[in-house]
Amino acid sequence: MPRNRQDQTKQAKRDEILAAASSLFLTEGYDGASMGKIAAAAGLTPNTLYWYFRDKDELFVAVADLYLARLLQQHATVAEKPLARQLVWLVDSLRPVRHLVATVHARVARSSRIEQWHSGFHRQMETLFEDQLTIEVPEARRAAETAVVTFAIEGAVTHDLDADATTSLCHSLARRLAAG
Amino acid sequence: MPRNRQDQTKQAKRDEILAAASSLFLTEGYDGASMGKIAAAAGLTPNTLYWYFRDKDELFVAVADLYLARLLQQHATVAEKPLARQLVWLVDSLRPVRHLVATVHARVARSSRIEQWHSGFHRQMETLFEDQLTIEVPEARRAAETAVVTFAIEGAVTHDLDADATTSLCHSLARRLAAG
DNA sequence: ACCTGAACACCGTTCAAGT
DNA sequence: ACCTGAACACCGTTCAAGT
Repeated sequence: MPRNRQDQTKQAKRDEILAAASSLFLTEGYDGASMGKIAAAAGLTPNTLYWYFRDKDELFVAVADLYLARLLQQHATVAEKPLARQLVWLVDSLRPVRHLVATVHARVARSSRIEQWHSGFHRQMETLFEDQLTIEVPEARRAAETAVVTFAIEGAVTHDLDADATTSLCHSLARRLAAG
Repeated sequence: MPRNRQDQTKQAKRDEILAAASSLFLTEGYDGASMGKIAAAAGLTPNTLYWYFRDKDELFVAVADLYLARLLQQHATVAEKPLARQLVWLVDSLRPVRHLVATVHARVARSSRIEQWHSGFHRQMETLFEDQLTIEVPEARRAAETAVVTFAIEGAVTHDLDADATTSLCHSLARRLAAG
């Protein structure tokens, strides 16, 4: 049953598709979440998705953007806590979207759309960590230090560490940033 | 022109397929390297690949195994150098196979074959780094420390850092392992 | 403006059939 | 034992056609 015959705004229908895509990308991954499944979950035919999104990667990026915005917004609630706690929070927040993280890395070479999103994401993370660097860390090392933190966080998210290993890793990273 | 009519051993033909697959996986990635392309590069029809390999993931793992064996073997040539140098060497060695690394992470949830290979790979890396830990590092932290190194290396490989950033990151990691 | 049915060029994989 | 042709159930995507 098609719905959008003016009883829904375009944005509302778009959000419905986004919700369907979001849930399927998380549970089934990029390959598992076919355009057919996503369309069905939104009560549409596959080809109709192309009215709202240029291609699958654009749909994927829209979903990723949604989570990134939510993440940065929620970060405010922990921004004042010690760095180690923030990192644990970050890992816990990203763990549910680990399929998205893996997909970004797998497709970054094939889709310029995803490539763009990816570098934006890393810029966000770097500024987030740079702000917390102790002043003593020499300029030349900053990039390397923040890179280590970002990569380690990504690793912790995509490789399932248990809770103990995660906190241990986060404290180790925080110690490093504080010590320089 | 089909070839294997007893003028080639099964192993030889298998190696030919592996060579074709290897080159295509590196240049085109997992998705780009279709069974059709791989078969064509080996002078076969796609379905014939299934005589030698159970499915695409088994073929992929065979390729990954090849590179891992080569890596561990060549590591002997740098095993005596300082840790930072070893890490730079490791990143440089893995960079050409970055597509493989990304694929492993993207498919680890969907293929048990790859999942198995992946945990084997990390076991290898961990023992490799643990051997180089200073004795002072407390038992409880070891797992976290080696995890940080592994993840940071993986990150450096899959996110293109320039040469300066790479050496800087590797020295930072080495400093960490030595300092505890 | 929004949505569909039908089609296109691909996938990975299976299987009966050939040598 | 090795290899193929033909088929199957899918993909993502395009496009002319409907309302």
